[in-house]
Amino acid sequence: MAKRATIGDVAAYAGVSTATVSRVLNGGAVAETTASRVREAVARLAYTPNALTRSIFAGRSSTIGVVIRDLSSPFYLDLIRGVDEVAAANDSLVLLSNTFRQVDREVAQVRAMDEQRVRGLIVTTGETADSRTRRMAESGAPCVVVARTVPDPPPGVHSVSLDNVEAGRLMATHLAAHGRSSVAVVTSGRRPSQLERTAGLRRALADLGLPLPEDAVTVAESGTEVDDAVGSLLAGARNHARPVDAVVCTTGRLTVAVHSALTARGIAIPDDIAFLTMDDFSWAPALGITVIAQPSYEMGRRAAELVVERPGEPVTLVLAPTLVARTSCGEGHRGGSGQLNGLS
Amino acid sequence: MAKRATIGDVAAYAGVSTATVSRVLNGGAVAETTASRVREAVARLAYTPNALTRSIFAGRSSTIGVVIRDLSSPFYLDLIRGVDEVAAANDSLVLLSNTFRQVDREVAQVRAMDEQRVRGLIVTTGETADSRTRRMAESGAPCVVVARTVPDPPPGVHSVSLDNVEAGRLMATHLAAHGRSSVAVVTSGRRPSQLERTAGLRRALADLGLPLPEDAVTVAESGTEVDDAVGSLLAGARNHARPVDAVVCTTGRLTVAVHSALTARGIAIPDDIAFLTMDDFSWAPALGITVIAQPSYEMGRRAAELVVERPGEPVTLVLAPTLVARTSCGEGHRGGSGQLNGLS
DNA sequence: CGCATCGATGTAACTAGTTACAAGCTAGGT
DNA sequence: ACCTAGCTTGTAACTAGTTACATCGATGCG
Repeated sequence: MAKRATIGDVAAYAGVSTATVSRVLNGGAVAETTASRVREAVARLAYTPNALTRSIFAGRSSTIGVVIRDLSSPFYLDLIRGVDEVAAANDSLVLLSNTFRQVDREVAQVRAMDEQRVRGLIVTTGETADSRTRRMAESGAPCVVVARTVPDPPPGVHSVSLDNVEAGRLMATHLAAHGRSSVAVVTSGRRPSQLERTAGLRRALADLGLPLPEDAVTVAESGTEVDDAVGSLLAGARNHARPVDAVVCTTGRLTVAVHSALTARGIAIPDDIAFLTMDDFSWAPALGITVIAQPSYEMGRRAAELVVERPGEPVTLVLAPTLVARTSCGEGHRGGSGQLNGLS
Repeated sequence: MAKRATIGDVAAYAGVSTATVSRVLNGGAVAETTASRVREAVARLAYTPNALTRSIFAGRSSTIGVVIRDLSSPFYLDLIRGVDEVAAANDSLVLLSNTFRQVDREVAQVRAMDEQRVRGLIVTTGETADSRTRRMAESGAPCVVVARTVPDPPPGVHSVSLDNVEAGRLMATHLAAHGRSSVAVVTSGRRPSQLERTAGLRRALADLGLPLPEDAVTVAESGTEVDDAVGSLLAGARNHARPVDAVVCTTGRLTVAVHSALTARGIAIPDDIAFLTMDDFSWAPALGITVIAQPSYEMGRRAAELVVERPGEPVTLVLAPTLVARTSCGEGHRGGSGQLNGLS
């Protein structure tokens, strides 16, 4: 295990001081003959400067921390791509960690990011870690909360999220336009984004004279729970003599499961029941599934840009969802074909 | 922007030396009265130790570097999940970067990882960066190459890959068992893994008395090129009076595109043409698509374990692919139903 | 009662760099 | 020929920690 060359080794080899080597590497005033001797030494010793030492002197590392709740979701893949792209353009690397949806790990991972003195932090976590992110922001590392708005953000704490109420409204409008009146919802728990989407859908439906009763909304935390949820949704509707003609799924994570639960029951989409879900995905065009798309890649970019640009005032970005109309709610929407751009 | 408390501030607040604070934090012999005073100071000043400084003293950081060629592929998402899980279990974080399939960025990013003094490196890159990974391995940072075998690995350089020839063989056997004799292939370029899969398929097909002529293999680098590729495949076969009865796709990245190209031409799967592709995905069961699955999550875990366990001799892991039989090559495979486990 | 021992703590050197300041040397102007 | 200005370079202090070694005081034992 060969020892690694340090700046001192390079200096000794070239017969200069470490200061001169540092100047050659970072562009100070050095005579060309000396500089070439130093470069020769760098090459000969395969010297690679230690970025950690650089960072400690600079007070901050050049990495951007990203703490993700659930790395298995494609939404976050796109988000990370967006972050990575901005990071790469700013000579930063991405320090990634997953919390496996466990709150205690959220706190631990955010702390770890703090210890690593990340240049900024992008989190998709709950409020538990908020006190630390506030402190990090105070000490100069901007924190961006994704997919949640922060109540009363201090300087340095930003948020990038989706207009979930608007997502619900888009759903309601689209379903009503296709003559659906009895909507059932599969949602995923108590996260604010989920709640807002259901609330937005309910309100917009009410505005159109369509009710969304409590028992037309079921919660499923995981894919395995979905089949029961869909079953009880359909059964409940039968009891009310109110046959469901549309099923909405409020999270992309459960799209496959809900779709399968429907088709496994021999239900034809859209003839028997319309299907509408969140988050666009690569197979959606082939399957003709209409979705409310989140600009997840853009959310990642925006979040990273907030880290890099460090605006003085807290920024709260709320991005607009987009309805991508395909055939799962029936043909013939009166609006234009294909993608309806809803950026506000 | 409040200055951050250092170990010196804590020491001053508690009225002790920095050595004592360090001992309290890292478990040295300290009197309980002193220790509690120090802990009080740590809490009061919200002191968070600087992991960078720790790392520079230790000679190495605790992060595991991961350099990915194409972050948009779900294969890599699962890989990263596996890496992250092992990292989390070993108090490490994952330093991630994407090369956007550009060779010059590969070199740059591996260098950046080296500068960050990562504890070990997992790369899915080509040979260009090999000289650097060798040097990193020499200086104590194990490097694991994923999805490619390294010709003559020095100590500290490992590889985790798929048995691509076996993948080709599984394809051939399955197709032949379903009475297919005229196979066409869509593949993705000159990477060794792609070449091996096609070669394995061709050889196994030949063993079964079935030829795979050169012009039955087309290359498509991106999804947009796929439709032309499929078109020329089908046209070429017509010229030879040899109608294609099976289409194989050697990369999961192009599955959607190939599938769409087929169905867009009104081709019925499997009645007109059988369809077989690489990499399992969440919609495959719903669509009945038979796939050769890679254990991508396990590959990530194994790679990370090699980094953590740092075996003395170079390890070359070749994992077995698994055929997941569904309906896209026709029903009634004689082997057991569902998943055929092919771990060797 | 004196010396040895032990636990607790501080001092200072060390990690690998960056940079302010000082000093040396050369060259140009007078 | 001398003084000054400017370029080049080295010295040493600084970043935020860790740790080997020295020291100090308090017991314990003969």
